[in-house]
Amino acid sequence: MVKVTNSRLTIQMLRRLPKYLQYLKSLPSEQNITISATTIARAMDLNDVQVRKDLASISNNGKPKVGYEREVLINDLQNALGWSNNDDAVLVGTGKLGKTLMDYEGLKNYGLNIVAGFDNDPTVWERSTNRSIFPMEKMEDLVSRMGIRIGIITVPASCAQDVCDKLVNCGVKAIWNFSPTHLNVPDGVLVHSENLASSIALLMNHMNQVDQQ
Amino acid sequence: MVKVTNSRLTIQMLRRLPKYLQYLKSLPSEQNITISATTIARAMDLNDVQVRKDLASISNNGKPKVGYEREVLINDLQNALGWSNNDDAVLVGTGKLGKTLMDYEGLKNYGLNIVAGFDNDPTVWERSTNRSIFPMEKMEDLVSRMGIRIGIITVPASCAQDVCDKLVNCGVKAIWNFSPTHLNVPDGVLVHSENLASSIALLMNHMNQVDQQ
DNA sequence: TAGATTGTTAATCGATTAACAATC
DNA sequence: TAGATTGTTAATCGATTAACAATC
Repeated sequence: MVKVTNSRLTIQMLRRLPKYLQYLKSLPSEQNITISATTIARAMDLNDVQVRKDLASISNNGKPKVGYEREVLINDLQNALGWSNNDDAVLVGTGKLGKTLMDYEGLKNYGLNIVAGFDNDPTVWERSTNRSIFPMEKMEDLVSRMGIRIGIITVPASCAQDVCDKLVNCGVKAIWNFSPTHLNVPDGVLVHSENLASSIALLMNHMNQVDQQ
Repeated sequence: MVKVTNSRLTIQMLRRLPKYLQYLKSLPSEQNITISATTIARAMDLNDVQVRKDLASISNNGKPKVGYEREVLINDLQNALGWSNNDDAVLVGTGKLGKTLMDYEGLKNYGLNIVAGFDNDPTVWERSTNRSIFPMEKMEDLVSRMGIRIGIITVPASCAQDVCDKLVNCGVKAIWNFSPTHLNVPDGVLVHSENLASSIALLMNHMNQVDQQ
């Protein structure tokens, strides 16, 4: 097995690779034994050189005149993205959004496995989902004991930093933050924040431009 | 009222501005009558020149040696982002995620007002939320009549493009897409897609790097 | 062979950061 | 006045795109 070094994947590339994968998987498998970078690029409104460069960084599969074997490319993408092996995560804050995420089976396709949820509210400990929701006090113990390294934060902004600190103290190395606040972490820990407000800003700005015409 | 031209706000800026706003609002109002770009930058792990440049593009409020008046800056940000006036939107696909978004009162703070939801499943037309959920067939009529210009798509990938086409046909100019698929739209229409897979790719890539040390 | 396609080097474009003059 | 701060011009950095040689 040839290991493709992926140390130089940029953030921009990492955002695009899953989209290629998504697209390739969506194609009917009978046709499309092979596919060219230009075809992919056109389907996704991207530049074809960019697609070729992205793919070259994670696969040796491209053949001039032929293109890429679809099946092989799907495999190479999944390997590069680390979706072949699973990572365990905990989710903190099982409000509506938190529960939606916990119940979303799709995360498994990305190698992300939520093993437990935590919440302060005793009423949610019982009802719930397939997975278990525990009182907040049990979080640090469980995270430490299981060696969990990914934390998903879906608590209100006011307690997000506190939860974040606790997770980091227990060895978590990557935080997926859905609360609308900036989180401070030590070097070596990654925070990736989803931000509805930023998204809405893009939409509203476009509406303003439409209005000015 | 001095109109600050915001035609040259880049996408990057538009993503940062709401974070400044969020941060400024979170400060206790008694202290912090004024605040410097350096303080903001440090709190958010950004470069201070970048913050100063961003703020200069939406406010005339900065004074050397003094900084910015917090209240005025909040106002300028809200104006630039278009969150002072409301825009109506419809949401299509009232599954778990769709309903979570519809119930989220916070969207109003961003000037986004979801006036109706649509779904194929008759069982959701009754139960529901504060807002009304209608059968899919009513979508095009309502969107056209009300002149809705923002559509939120939370349907499965398989029908996202179809829903998108219908919305665009009825005059929608901006699409907020939560389905995991690329959407094709004509010129002049904006698609902003949230993509869980891309986010997870960033997390997983970080875990790989942690492992290699 | 000619055409289609990959992969890479060079050029361009845009965004971030550094340097610095202006000023309360 | 001196120090802190803004705003802007110039320099740097990184990402995208163009040009082109290699090749099945």
